[in-house]
Amino acid sequence: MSHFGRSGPPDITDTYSLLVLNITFRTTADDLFPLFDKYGKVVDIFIPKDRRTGDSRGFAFVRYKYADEAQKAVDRLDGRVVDGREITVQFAKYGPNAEMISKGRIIESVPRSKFRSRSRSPRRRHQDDYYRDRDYRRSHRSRSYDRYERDRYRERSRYYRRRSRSRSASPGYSKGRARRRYDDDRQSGSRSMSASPARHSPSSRKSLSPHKASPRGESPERSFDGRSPSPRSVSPRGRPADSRSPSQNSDVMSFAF
DNA sequence: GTTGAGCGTT
Repeated sequence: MSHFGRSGPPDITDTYSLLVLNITFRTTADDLFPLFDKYGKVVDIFIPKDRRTGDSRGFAFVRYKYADEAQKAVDRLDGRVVDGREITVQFAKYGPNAEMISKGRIIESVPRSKFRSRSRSPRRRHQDDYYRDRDYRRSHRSRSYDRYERDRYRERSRYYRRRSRSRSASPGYSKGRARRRYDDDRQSGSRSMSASPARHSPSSRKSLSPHKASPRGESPERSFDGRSPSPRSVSPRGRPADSRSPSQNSDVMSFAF
């Protein structure tokens, strides 16, 4: 039986959920079943997948029938290397519906009398909305899934073998790129002044004028309006710091208005 | 260019 999670959540009333973290992105429930079933009666295995791509998200939920077996599985499988990755097995802390969970066991199925004053629960947030929100927020791997998604199953051992280099990359600076923001900001500001849009406006302005019925024609206006939060607070002292070149400034102003 | 903190579906 390897149809876990295919028929939705089964009877989770008397099951003990285990959270398996740090599994590979290609590890499926079928791969985890033999491992976990050796230590007890596995009722169900569920691996959350992305709605967009359908790939696993790197963790799984294993439900045991008895607590002692689940505990044993946690003790035995926690830290075990599966598919080259050290997995982390622990008791689930939250239920599928955010129920109270103690040691992986669901105590009650969302009792209405709780400490939370959820008066009528007016939050009718659909799954689609919350899904894309949390998925897109957490999974930053949506940067280039478009093209690599289809080719991710291609042969890659050769590439890795070729890439074997003793030169370790420079960690620390790989992810730190915020320091460039200041420079960019300054550059951008300077460019705004020197390179006034009036120089290149003749063409762009002309192209905007004739197409009045364009549905997206009101984008520039709104975008510009949104960029200036408060025009009055720009110069608290009465003398705007941006007043450097009256001619260029006036040009920009005329463009803005 | 091959990701990696985390808590779940019919």
